[in-house]
Amino acid sequence: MNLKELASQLGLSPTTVSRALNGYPEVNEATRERVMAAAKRHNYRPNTKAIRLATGRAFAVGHVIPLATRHEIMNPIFADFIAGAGETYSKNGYDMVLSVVPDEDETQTYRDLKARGTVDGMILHAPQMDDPRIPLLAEIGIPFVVHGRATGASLPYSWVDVNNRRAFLRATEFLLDLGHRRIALVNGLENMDFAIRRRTGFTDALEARGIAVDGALMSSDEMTEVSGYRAAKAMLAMAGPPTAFLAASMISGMGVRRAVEERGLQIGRDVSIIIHDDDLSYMKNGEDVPIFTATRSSVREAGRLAAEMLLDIIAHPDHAPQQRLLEAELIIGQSTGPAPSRG
Amino acid sequence: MNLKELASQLGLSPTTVSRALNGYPEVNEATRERVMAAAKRHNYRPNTKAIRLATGRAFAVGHVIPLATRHEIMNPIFADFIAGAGETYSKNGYDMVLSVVPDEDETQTYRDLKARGTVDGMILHAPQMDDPRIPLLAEIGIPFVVHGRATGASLPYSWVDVNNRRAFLRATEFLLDLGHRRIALVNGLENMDFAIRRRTGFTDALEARGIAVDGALMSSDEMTEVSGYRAAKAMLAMAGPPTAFLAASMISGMGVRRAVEERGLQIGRDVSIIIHDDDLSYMKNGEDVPIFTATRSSVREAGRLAAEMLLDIIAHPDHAPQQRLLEAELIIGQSTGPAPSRG
DNA sequence: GCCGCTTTCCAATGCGCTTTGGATTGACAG
DNA sequence: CTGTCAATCCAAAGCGCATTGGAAAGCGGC
Repeated sequence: MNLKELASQLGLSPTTVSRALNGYPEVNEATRERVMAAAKRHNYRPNTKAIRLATGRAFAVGHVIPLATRHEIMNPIFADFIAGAGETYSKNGYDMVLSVVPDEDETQTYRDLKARGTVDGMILHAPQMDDPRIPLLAEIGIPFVVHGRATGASLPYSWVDVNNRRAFLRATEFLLDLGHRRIALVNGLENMDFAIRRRTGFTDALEARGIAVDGALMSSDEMTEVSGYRAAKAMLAMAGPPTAFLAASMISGMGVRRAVEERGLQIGRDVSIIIHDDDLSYMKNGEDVPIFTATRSSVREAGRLAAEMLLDIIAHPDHAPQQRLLEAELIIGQSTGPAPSRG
Repeated sequence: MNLKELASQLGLSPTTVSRALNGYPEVNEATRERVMAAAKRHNYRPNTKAIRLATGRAFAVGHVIPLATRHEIMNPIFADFIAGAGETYSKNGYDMVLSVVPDEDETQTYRDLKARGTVDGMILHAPQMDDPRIPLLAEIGIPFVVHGRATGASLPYSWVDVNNRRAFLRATEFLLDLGHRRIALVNGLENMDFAIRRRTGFTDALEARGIAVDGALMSSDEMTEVSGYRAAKAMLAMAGPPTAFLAASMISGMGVRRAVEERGLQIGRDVSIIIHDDDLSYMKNGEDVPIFTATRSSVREAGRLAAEMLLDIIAHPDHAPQQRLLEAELIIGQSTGPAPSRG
């Protein structure tokens, strides 16, 4: 059943039917209702391909996921972000198209997506410092929103981000207030912009209290369980081991916990842990009482906001770039406590 | 730059240019090369929307992700499956469109996707027993592949699945061989088909050795860390606590571990744990030596295979449904050991 | 009864490609 | 020299819709 058939069934022209269905004013209300009813009765759905060609719009948004080198991106955080964004898209009649491509094809994929007109806009994931993709997308001339920010970008662009610096600054201050002095940072990969900001928050807090930053107490790696475990294990074996850890995610935090427990230490008493909690749906940080003390910010909500922002930019390409900085909340769980008294 | 422009630049008709680019034989090789060169020079990319309308094909595959009630699906397993499938799609010039919709809209989404011609085929996720979506998709008349199987489905359909029953049967036998007699199953939600099969494997193994199945040693819940923790904690508090656990995933296994360690018991000595390991990229089960003894099967690989199968079905809609049963390997890690001698 | 205006509808065109059904040319055999 | 056939190319139609530029009908005012 297509427009033409439906029109002839109704004894109307395709034009009128199209207008009736799309809410244009130049059609009698009685006619509109008749058309609506017939459309429902015949279960008519306009053909996506035709609409797209006729309007020139794709009604679709692209997310490019590079494989291989930066394979960390296909991670749980990404999944929840996608869920949030996807929610917004389907609510607005947009499709979400995911492109999983080898790292080295990423640039070409952005260009193709634009040249072939497959999408109306894109979300940029996991920005790095001086990320070349931002000028690329600007040059290509397609609406886009960055999930995160990229230090060093010269031209303005739209983004949704968590205040990572402040989150880690506050978490560090919290540990300092509890008397901890040897605090370790188990960070994500520091080519990622968010990781850089977190480290800055961490070191700023230390320096503000006149505590020297110890490079041996800072690690940077992918946010996997094993990485967290390995980093924490090495630090705990040091001469002056840390009494507290700041971990970049729930998952690396679990690795840290494993290392701590393996050493026979008790979390919240011998060693404190604060994680950053992305509030993942299947990786809840406990129930009533959080397992980990954490800086929390829902990545799913970030996905929703980024998608809304993108759709708005697509609708109003002339508007100035938009920004949205989300503050993480600091929630107290069972994994922190006063620093153990020395000796 | 579109076909017509390119053609006029070359002094050829759009027909010939189209044929040259698409490898049709009725064009002189010299001409073809000239066209190819010009296309490359002008960075020509055929417009997706036009191709789709003209050919009637969408060159796209749909994945529907229901929200809310069955929100467990937006889980890490899903992310890796998507990564595997997406790899296959982009290798074959297909788009992957994800529809994140409220639970109650799922049926309508499948119908719409077909009626509007948005996709050429679909992947069905997380099948349940007697899953109504299988007859639905068959009725709708769109190629589809199920990730998993659905006990009770009457008509034949295409699927890719892991031999969950055998995996859990072998894992259980392994524990029995180590002398364990009180073995607990921390299963996924048992409306999911895979969870049913795993339980069957578990109970079959016990019964084959004449060991009574104890309902108190079987739990079924979402595969989250907290669920695993809660289930294990309750069981360990029982009069005759289990000496071994079978956990449905890496994540619920970590919850079990937390419960065990919290009780002051040592994993691999006091309590053994076997998990099912989906071989997730960011949730590796250790490095050289696995943390957990596990039944392992890469869900990413399953995604690749399912996508390949679907593209094959789209290309040959007349072929009979295809099936692919993957065997999980049993890998030995540090989380299992002989049953502790009694009292 | 005519004019101008609004309301309601429609015919025709176009989106950028694929594909069908020729047309044209040259080579070759008879 | 003519007819046949293969090799090349092209014009035109069509995919299913949106959209432009009217046309027809209805209305009130004079």
